[in-house]
Amino acid sequence: MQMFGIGELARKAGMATSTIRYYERIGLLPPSKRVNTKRRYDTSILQKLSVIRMAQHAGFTIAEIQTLLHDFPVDTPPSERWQSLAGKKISELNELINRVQTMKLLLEQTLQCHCPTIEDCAKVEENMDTGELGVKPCCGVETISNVQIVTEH
Amino acid sequence: MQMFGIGELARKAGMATSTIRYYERIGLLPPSKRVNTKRRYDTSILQKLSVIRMAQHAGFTIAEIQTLLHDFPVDTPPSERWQSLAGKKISELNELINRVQTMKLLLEQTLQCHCPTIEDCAKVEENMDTGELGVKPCCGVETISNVQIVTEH
DNA sequence: GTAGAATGTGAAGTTAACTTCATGTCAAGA
DNA sequence: TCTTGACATGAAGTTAACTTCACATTCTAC
Repeated sequence: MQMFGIGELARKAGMATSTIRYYERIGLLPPSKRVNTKRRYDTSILQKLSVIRMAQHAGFTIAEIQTLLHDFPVDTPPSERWQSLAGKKISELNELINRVQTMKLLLEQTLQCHCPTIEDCAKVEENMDTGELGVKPCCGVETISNVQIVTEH
Repeated sequence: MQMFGIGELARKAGMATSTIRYYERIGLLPPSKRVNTKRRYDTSILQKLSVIRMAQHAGFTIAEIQTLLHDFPVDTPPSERWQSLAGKKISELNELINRVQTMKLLLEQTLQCHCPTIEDCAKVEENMDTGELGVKPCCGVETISNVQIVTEH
């Protein structure tokens, strides 16, 4: 099996060696194989780092990623603990998507209007009960709404 | 016009007074009116804080929000500077949405499979050229793909 | 064998976005 | 008058996720 050191891994994964050591120290990565004190990795580590990076980009904290990786279901079917965890995460991601969509609408609208300030322009509405945000059209711009996220199976 | 102090604003906006003072100190909010050294606000400040909060939830840093608010177009049509700024932000938001969608797929898949680890399970692919991520199905789960984001006008 | 690159460790430093603290002013109510 | 509560300021503290530093080893090439 092809093995390589921390320097090459860092290059392959596009991150600093210090980050990899840090991940190992906090237990996000398992203790690596050692050859005479030096860390040695095989390609499977890259998969792991990809998952970590993707989760981070999606807004997960390191602590959350720890939990997700640690509590991964080893039994069949997935434990209830994992199910509720993943379920909660999924709905958090849905909320995030909504917020980002709203922000996008706001920005797109400002590109088409002539209002004096951003607050006047994209009329931001906040439902104080639910905390939800909405954007109303302004200054003659035709209505932009009905955002749909379609996930086909 | 109805005015109120920092305490009431904090309650209305659902944030700490220290946060509001902090925003003012760093110039994210303009210096407020003062009555005998005490800060006084009218309701327009709430709109401002909503925009800030929404932008933050969408993943903007305070520094970016500064720029967005500060460089808002005062001329007609929107200045090129603002256009390129908003355009860049919009595509960043699109990338973010894609990453979040990918993470969602990964989580949804794990709820249906029996793989021993998350890396084995949702086969994460990373296109090393573009840096894009994808999730392949595994262990007999029917293909989940074709994510579309449709924004209707 | 020796210089230079790569790696190891523990501790301290960094950045963002706040929060907490110590201390002080001031107006209103008992 | 005294006390309480809201507000003010500048400085220092906090948390997450790393990075940098100082210094010791080790591997590689010439």
